[in-house]
Amino acid sequence: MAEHVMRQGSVSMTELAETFGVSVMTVHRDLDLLESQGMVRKFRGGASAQASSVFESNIAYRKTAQTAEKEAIARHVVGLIEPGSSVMFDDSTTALAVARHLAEVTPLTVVTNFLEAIRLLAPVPGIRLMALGGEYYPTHDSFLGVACVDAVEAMNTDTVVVSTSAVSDRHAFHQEQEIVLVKRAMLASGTRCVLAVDHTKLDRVALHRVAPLEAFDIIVVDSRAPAEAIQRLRDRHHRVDVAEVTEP
Amino acid sequence: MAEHVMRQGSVSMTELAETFGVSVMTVHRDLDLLESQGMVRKFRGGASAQASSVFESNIAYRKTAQTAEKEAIARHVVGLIEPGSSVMFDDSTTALAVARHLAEVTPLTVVTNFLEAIRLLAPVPGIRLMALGGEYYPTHDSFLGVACVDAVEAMNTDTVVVSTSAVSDRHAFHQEQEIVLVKRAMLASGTRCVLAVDHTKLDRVALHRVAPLEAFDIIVVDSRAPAEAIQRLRDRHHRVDVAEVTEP
DNA sequence: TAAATCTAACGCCAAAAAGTGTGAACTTGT
DNA sequence: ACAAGTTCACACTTTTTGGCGTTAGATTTA
Repeated sequence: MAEHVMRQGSVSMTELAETFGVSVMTVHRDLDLLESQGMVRKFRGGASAQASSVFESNIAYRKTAQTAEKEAIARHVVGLIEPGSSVMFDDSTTALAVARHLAEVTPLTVVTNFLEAIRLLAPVPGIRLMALGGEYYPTHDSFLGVACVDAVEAMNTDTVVVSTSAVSDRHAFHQEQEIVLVKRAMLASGTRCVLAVDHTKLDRVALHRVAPLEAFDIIVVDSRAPAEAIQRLRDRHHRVDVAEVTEP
Repeated sequence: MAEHVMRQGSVSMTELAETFGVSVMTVHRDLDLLESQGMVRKFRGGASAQASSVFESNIAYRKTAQTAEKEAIARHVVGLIEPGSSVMFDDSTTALAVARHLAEVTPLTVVTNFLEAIRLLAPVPGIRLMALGGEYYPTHDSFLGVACVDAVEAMNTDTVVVSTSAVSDRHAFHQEQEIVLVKRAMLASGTRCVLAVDHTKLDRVALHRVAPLEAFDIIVVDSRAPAEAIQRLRDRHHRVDVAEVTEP
């Protein structure tokens, strides 16, 4: 239903009800849900698509996008992690995909500011979990702010895995200030830094520069990335790993 | 079933199965659960009660004990909190009871290292939630250690609510080192400190002293506390609030 | 090795939860 | 003021979850 609203840009309640063969009441309920997730905007009589810039940073959307690619990248990244070492990662959905596989490389020390990952890893035996505190941001379901940056700076981990919303030939980018600060702190506190981004992030920019690509030791992309984009990164002497996407 | 094991001290699988009229398989499953919660110990053929000192500090046990008293105390403590102010609390079940009522005094800034409270408060509108990071301890479901102490020391809140496992005439006590350090840091960073303990904690001691009672501005106990115990605290010039227990 | 005990896998049943529609009451805009 | 739109409360259906027992295979103990 979200997709339908996206395509049309703006739709009326009754139209949606007929399209999906459900009652108007159900449309209301579902739309309320999508609105609370920041995916659409409701107005009297219908709903319209949310400006892409705002919902692209939205958790509900991000979780459903490029899942196959993220899964592939996650499997590859996990292969880079040594059992017994320590890993820090940020509040990206790509990192969450990595977290789901971390039980395979125990024992492990895991550090993150992402609440969903904390929920996921808390009960896992063999994982020593360190949470990065800070102010809770519902839109990201993570802890950010000065407190978080301080907490990151007080640590050092063997591997840092971060993802950013855009990557050009020279820099990684993100649209939000608070997140940028945390990612930067993470990069500074990792012995080895991994940038994990799916192909939709390549050759794009966003408001803030997070760091030059030199700050990363390995860049992991999925196999749907254009060969020439990969080549361009390699020409700049970056190590680029390509994770094979299996699912459709 | 836990109670049965406690009473008997040690019971065989088949005996438990017959007593409760269930299959041996079910006994196994339930006992595995109790064991993972630290309530009992399993051995081949049966199970035995866990030493009381270890399970009294266990979350699963603590959550079921003195719920009516904790509820009463929580209601009282919430009454002490001003909307718009900031509150910090620790990983005690008493504090959790307080957390359940915090939605009533929004807007509010809440700081805690207790994961269950974080889960509970994260979706609540009107509450600005700050998490204290640190190493995750499954037995307490909270974040402790140096990182947590550092995080606490970097903050200051209007009200600090802590609970301890034992309170004598002069001091508050707790049996675990890591928790003691965090509680002490919290006491140092609160403008006003509240000690919230149910009557079973009074006139008892535990391994470590957390702080002298002078460190607390208000001591809240439930109405089942012996009058003479309350009087003794008041004789020492402590402010003692008594929360009326309503339920049986 | 044999008996006893434990674990894993599957299927069944009941309880809980989620989703849906209806009609009434309430809001909003013209 | 009226009509369209929205929300609420309730009942109903479907789906999901949780608990339990049976069987079969693995593990342990004597």
